[in-house]
Amino acid sequence: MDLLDGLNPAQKSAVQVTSGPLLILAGAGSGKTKTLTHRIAYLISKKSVSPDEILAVTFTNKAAKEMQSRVNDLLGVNTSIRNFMPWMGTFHSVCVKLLRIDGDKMGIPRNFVIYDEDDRTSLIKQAIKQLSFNDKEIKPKSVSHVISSSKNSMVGVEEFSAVAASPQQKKIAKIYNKYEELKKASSALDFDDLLIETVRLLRDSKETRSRWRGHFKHILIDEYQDTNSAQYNIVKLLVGEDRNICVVGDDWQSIYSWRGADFTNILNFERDFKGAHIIKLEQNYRSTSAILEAASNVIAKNKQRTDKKLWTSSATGAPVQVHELSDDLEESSLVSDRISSHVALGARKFGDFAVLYRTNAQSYTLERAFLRMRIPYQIVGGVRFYDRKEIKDIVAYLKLIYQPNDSVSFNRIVNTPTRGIGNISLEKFLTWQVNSGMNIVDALCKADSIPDINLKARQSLKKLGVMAKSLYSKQDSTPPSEIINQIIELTNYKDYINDGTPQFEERIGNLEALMSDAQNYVNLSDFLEEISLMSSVDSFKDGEQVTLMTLHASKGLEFPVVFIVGLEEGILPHARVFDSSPSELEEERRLMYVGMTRAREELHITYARSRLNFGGRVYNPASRFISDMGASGASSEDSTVELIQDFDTPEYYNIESFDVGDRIKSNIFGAGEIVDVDGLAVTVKFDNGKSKKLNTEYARLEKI
DNA sequence: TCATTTAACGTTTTT
DNA sequence: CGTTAAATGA
Repeated sequence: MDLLDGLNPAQKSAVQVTSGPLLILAGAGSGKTKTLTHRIAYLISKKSVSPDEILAVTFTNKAAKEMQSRVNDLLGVNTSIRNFMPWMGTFHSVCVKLLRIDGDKMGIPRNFVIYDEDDRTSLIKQAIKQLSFNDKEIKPKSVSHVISSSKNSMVGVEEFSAVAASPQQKKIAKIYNKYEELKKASSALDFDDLLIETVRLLRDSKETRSRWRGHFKHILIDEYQDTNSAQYNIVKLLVGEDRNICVVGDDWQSIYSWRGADFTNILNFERDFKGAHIIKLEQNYRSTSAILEAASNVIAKNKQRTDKKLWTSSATGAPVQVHELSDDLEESSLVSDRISSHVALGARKFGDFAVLYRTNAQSYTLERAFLRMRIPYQIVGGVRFYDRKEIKDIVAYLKLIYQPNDSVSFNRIVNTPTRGIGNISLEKFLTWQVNSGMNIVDALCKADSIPDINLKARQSLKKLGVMAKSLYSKQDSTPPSEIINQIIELTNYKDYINDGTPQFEERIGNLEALMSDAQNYVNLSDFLEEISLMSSVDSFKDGEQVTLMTLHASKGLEFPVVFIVGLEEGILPHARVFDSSPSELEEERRLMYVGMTRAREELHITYARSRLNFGGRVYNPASRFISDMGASGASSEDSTVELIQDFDTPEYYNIESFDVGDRIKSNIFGAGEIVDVDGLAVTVKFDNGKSKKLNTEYARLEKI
């Protein structure tokens, strides 16, 4: 098979220029992934580059997997031959691999654990407590944010402390320092550490640097516009003398500056790598010209951008439809009505549709409408699978088994399920453990010899330790799924979560899903790495269901029909950018652009005059992006954008009135009886004995 | 001293 | 609405 077949001239040269630095400026839908996969296959089969010598960095793990299988298809190679594989993954996952191999040179133990956002905030809380600062004045979340952004711009503790001027900043510097100490004691690295420790490793260890530089003959970076300072440094450190570096990106689609991404990295590529080839991919193969034109009109309003002319040879297609609704409920009805009628007509499958929104909270109303209409859907992101409580609990056990020093995981599970260990006993144990010099698990095993702790607490601690220790020693001979099973059995975890609500079934289901997921891994290390670095889009499945996700999560995907909802000032663009720099407004506009260019055939935009936001009703004007699209009044004459006012259902939702004594049913809590009514609030005594005060406006209660 | 009940608070986007 | 921190009872 000729690897250049089916490529346009620009794509062909992007494949064939195989030596020296190369910058590919790829517009939305211009066949970027195709070009990259062909390039990799070309390097392997035509230039005899060994797959192992190729490093390809993608933005998500899913993109990496997809790229892997497409390369395999092109080469006709069996996917199961694991050694015959380029290095593919996100910056984070590649860094984990490098650090597991060479991290010991920087004093990082081979079995370090990875702390996520939650782990980090709870460790910061501990740090604040230990420094006895007033945890009311200093919010752990905001400290976490400060630490993360300084790490992303390569500012370490020392530097941060040196620069800290205000009393507030000095406090944060102390917390930062303490946090680093505690994290080190737990043998853990947070997300940002994965990057900056790799930079340190490559910068400080000459031997390591030259070894990896020699190893990677070709480096490819996708979504280069979204690299941050640390990632940029890694790239510069890894590029060898041949300078075979190929980066792909589109500054118009840069939507992660709040995470430290800096799209000037891509604008400066020529300066960084002198003599670089530049190839522009400007033909769009994805969208109809109506969609592309509307999207181009939106992005044209941005001042800070490179000039590009994206074009397509596809037909005009249906105009972009802009729907005005009276409120968020009608917005959801419109979306679900459209979807279900198109499917009923046989024109589309559920899997053809995506609904995109600015904030995760917006999925709520949509979800309810979909449930009502029996539309199968999947939510990408939001409350991620691995963020659920029961899953995080079990994973915390796994982490503690893998890394017996992991204090955050220990704190999470020490009394989960409740085993009679309170705060006081815990404090006493921890001070004893620190003094003993033992790791947490070893100390637990000796807990029965600690004076002045309750007998009951002492026994429980020891029992937990013995369990962790025995699983620790079995971790190499026992598959991860079996370890999970034993944790659940030994701790009676199922009894703990059985609270008699219908949600119990769902939780059990989640645990089973976790176990079956674990069956794909042979050892604990791989499994933990995978779930720590799993991103929201990684769990995205193409299938027979509508996809709901944030605009951010939609990057890189495409759908025949796309709905973008909540096009209101304050939502998109988000209210937070109003009182900050104009560049943030431009990023909101790029976000809109990314969303619009996901659509292949139909694009629907909706906005509501009023919306129920947490607590009260808000009235937002239509987003400025709607007029930016080139909507010329309410005309169906315009071939690009069509404005439609959908007020077909002027019905106001009748709030059912409840009386004391009514029997009701809640999807969440099951059946019960109303014992008190206070305006919109009702108190319900549920059949499982628990009572709850609910707002009838939100809680979907049904009379029975 | 622990476990359960009640009050307060919160929403931008995420590797 | 959900989660998490204080407050109360056993």
